[in-house]
Amino acid sequence: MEISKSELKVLNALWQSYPCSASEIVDRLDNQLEWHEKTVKTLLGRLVKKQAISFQKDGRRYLYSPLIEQKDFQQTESKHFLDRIFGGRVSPLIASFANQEKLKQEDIDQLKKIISDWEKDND
Amino acid sequence: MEISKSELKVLNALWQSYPCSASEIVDRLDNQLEWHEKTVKTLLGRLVKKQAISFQKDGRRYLYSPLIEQKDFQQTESKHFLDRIFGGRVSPLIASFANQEKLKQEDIDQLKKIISDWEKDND
DNA sequence: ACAGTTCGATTACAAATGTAATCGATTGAC
DNA sequence: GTCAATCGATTACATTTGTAATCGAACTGT
Repeated sequence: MEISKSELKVLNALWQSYPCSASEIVDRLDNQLEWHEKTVKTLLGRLVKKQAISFQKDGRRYLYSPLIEQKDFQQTESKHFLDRIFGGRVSPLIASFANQEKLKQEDIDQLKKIISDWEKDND
Repeated sequence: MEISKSELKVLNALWQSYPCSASEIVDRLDNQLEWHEKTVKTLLGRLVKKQAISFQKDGRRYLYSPLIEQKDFQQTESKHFLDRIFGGRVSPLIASFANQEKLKQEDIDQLKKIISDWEKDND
């Protein structure tokens, strides 16, 4: 099932480290946004129902853990994003970051590596 | 305002060429998905209300045109996507594509150009 | 000139989403 | 031992989204 934007913020906080209690998640999010504790708990519940996370009991509270891996999630989302916004083409996406001057040396190095790997496989 | 996924499909079809009538949009989309004509028209109406597109009258029908440019849209969406999914960092995103065999020769060529442009600007 | 089609406008309606509040059980502080 | 704080569960409720159907005006084919 689809993870909503709000849910994703919670999931991102959980990926930082887990297992993790609800109130700890609330604390992690407090730095970034002003959400009521109740809201965060609702979102945790929805993530459980969507089987994106699970929990084990620790006394009367729950300790949550992700059920989906961040890398897998990023990969699927990237593919869908690329299809929706760029018609599935990678290079316009990168070009768009280039325009925004968001590319750092690190990114360029990584691109070079990707290119050379690709060329190794395709000739 | 936020453009929804369905609305974006319509907007993508409109970006192909415009001004463009509703029924022409319906035709363009027919190749990709099975939407009722009514659905497409609803979405056009919502895009107008969101000020993403506009129209001029041509007899009793409307000819639509985008109000936002595709490149601008792609750029903002890319940035938001990066923030949401990758915490704003480009290189993990790029790495994620390396795995997916989404790169074509043309992408590689363009990536090389992006790199050399970048290096021209940064040394 | 009348019937069927086609236009845009308006209305429909269930599911998802954002953002909580309430409720009953439990626990911790005094 | 009692009262307040806290836990998860359940309920709330407006807005957005997906996906149309209906309605009245206009046009088209015959």
